[in-house]
Amino acid sequence: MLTQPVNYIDTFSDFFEPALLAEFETKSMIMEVKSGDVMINMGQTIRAIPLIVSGTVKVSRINDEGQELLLYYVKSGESCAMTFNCCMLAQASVIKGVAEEDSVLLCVPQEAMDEWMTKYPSWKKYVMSNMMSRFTEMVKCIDEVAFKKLDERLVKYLKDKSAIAKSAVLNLTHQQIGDELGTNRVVISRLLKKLENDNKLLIYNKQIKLLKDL
DNA sequence: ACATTAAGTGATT
DNA sequence: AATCACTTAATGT
Repeated sequence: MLTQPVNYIDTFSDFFEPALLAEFETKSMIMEVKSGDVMINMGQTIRAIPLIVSGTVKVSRINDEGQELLLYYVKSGESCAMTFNCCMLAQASVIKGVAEEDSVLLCVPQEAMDEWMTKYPSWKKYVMSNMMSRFTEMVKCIDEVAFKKLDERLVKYLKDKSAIAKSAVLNLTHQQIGDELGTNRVVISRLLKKLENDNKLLIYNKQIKLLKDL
């Protein structure tokens, strides 16, 4: 089954106490996957949790239009945070996991990981920090989606202002705009500069003139 | 001429 | 995208 002996101890000895490493011997199972292998699909449930010994697994989500959205990669030494929940609570997976490259996994059955949760502090810590890092990553991602499209917000803001003032010329400083859009003056200056280069508007002192093709 | 405020820039996180 | 540090331009007294 295995083409070569796999030493998963090296990958995880930094994380786990010896007693737990010993338990891996009897309770877990080594599994090899080839690049492109679908490990779990949306809607599926899983009864063992894979720890990545080597290789990479791509975790993604398929949206309504059938397009794939990459969420994150799970690399050597890590495990998928979603799978912890999915497996532990025996719920349907909301993600799809595909081997990005030929990978080796250490599969821990759900009962074992449940038991280890209270038995081994190192295991609990491992699970928690895995979830923690993924969670913060997600929060950052939300941040970007929600706030990063400042250029579009700026254009809309300028149009609105123009409509209200019934004028293509706005008497605003970059600082004022930044304050209203909840951002930095420097950022506004740079975005405006970009718009000016695209012939969308003209920048004067404390004054901006919107051009027709904004 | 000098001080103050607005805007531009590069580097860093 | 935000922050910092610094420069340059514009404006007011």
